[in-house]
Amino acid sequence: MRTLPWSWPVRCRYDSAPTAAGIPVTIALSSLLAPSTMTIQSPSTSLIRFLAGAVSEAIRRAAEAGQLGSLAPPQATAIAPVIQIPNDPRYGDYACPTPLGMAKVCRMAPTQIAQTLQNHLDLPDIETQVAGAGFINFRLGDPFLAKRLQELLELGENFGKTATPHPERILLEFVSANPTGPLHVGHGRWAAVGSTVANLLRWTGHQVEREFYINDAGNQMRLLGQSLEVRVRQLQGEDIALPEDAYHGTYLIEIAQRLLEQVKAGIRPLPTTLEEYIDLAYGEMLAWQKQTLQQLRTEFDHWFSERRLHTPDPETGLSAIQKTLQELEERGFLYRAKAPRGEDPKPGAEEAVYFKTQEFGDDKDRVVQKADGSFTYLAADIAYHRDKVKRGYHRLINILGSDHHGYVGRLNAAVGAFSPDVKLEILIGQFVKLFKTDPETGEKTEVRMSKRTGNFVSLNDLIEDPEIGVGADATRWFLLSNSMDSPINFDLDLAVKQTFDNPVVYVHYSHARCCTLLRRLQEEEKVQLTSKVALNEQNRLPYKEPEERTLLLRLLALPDELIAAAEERAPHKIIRYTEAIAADFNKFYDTCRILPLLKEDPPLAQARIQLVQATRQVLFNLLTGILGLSAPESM
RNA sequence: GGGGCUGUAGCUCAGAUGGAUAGAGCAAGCGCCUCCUAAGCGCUAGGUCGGCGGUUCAAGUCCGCCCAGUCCCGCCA
Repeated sequence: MRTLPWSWPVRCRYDSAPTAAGIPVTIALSSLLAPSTMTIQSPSTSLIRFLAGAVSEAIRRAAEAGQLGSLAPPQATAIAPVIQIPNDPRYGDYACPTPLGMAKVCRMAPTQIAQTLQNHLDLPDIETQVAGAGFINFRLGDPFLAKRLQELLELGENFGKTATPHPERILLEFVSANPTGPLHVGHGRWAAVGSTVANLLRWTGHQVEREFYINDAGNQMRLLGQSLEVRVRQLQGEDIALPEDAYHGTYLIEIAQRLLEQVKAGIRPLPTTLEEYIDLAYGEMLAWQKQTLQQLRTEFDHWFSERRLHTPDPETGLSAIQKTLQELEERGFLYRAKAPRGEDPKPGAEEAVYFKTQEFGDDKDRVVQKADGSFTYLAADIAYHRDKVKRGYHRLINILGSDHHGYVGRLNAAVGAFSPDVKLEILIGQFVKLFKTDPETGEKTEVRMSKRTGNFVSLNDLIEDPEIGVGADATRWFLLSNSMDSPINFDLDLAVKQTFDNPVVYVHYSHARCCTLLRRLQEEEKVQLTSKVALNEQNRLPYKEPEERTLLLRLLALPDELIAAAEERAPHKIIRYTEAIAADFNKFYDTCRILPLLKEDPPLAQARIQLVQATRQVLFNLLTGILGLSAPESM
């Protein structure tokens, strides 16, 4: 095989050191879920990059030979060929429609361009064909496929990892809830999506750190502390009502009960100040959220406390927020007024300090310091993003719920004011609704998730409540299964089903099927598994059925599937891909027997065993390395 | 009033950045176990891609207008 531009050896260090300790799963999670240090030494072959590179090269050569009409060689290098998998297998394994698009610049017929490019293609072991209106179709030959399969088996848990020509240092912030109560299922979506996007970016050669911003300053924390204090006094027999805007959840009663027990046992004294109540409740809530996230197999490299932004630096006496505003002032981004620029002040309005967020695309300027001198929430947010910028990332990614889409302009300003180079990317996702079939009417009804009412299914309930019985695997799966732009209707009945209606079960079953079969082959039939892929005398893979090749091609697409999902920040594509593998595998399994062939046709048996090995490996890598699910070895 | 997102098979949703005959899973109907896990596989049926117009060789995909659903539009946190 020729040396190709993307096969350069790239070393990527990951300096995060998360652990998956304490996760109560029976199946050990792979160490590749969150590697502390990962070096991509031998990247997996991306078939799409491989073919695109070959077409690029052909375009360059053809242009230099003056065979592409009015297309000049310098323009030719700018063309990025599109490679896709055709929906009809008659059109080959991969196809390139780029000649169609080149017709205008070349002033040539698309078929003629395709023909010309085909003549310049240098692809041993790959059949090419010009077809249709100007497509180039590729059919991968067996010697090529055999090499790829062997590479898959040899790379094992590393198959799928690729290097990127432009590795970035990325900070990914997600969940970032107030530590005032249990996480809800919406938080669970961002946890699942965020952790998966982080995995995808790492597997495609980037350096990623995951961060949780703890909103632990301000009025909500005060309310939380007050609520706990009221609960404690209620338990002590005092007739006192919870204020209207307090936290009504029963979880605070449980904490109050535990506290009183500990006080009674002499383990700790009763808090005497509101601050002590706040800190106590805060600590409990944060620990609870951390535990829930860990159970959902979502780890963070940094927990960033908002309080840090409010505390004064001992040297300067200024808090990070104050320093931030000072810096904005120096750069001319602040002004003092009774209304934002372009608006008339409301009657009785007092002067406040505004930040010129409009310069960065916001619809109006925003207040950072109120008339009474206190800071707005935005001020802390700006200070936070200034901190991120100063930490030296190339790119900041924030995952937010759709209710926050109005913050995009503000956040762009918060980053843009401090650095024109750091890229801020805000991913907005739609919400999750829970549905349950009413046992009486048989109709699906929404389970409300309001904190006010007692009728509340938290993320925690979903993961570990045996009565609800969904668990972390199904929760992650369903929270990942839709595009971020699409809301999720989480079907609680479906998620607990142990039948194939439930795609998680289907995928788990497929992996277990591979494992069981391989175990049996090794233990009972004494078969030695090998990653050496053999061709027969005709230089062909000894396959007999179409299902074999279909499955192999599907498995070899892993690097490209990961690249596409990572670039689009679209974990749901991986869900789709995983389902497709399971379907292809079960079709293969049904048609292609192995045990009867061990004596009858050893080469074919061997080839099929390797397909099972490869399927197991790819499913394992996807489940444990990307999606953060378990991979059961038997069911 | 302004903005974000959505509208594709009876239901839940994909659709790889504009390409060849629009897909999957459920649900419905019919078949396949003396055979490695039938928790499986195959076949059938199901569509005005919300509507109208535009851009071009080509539109579910891009642009404009309209209709419907949903979320947002504080010196709150």
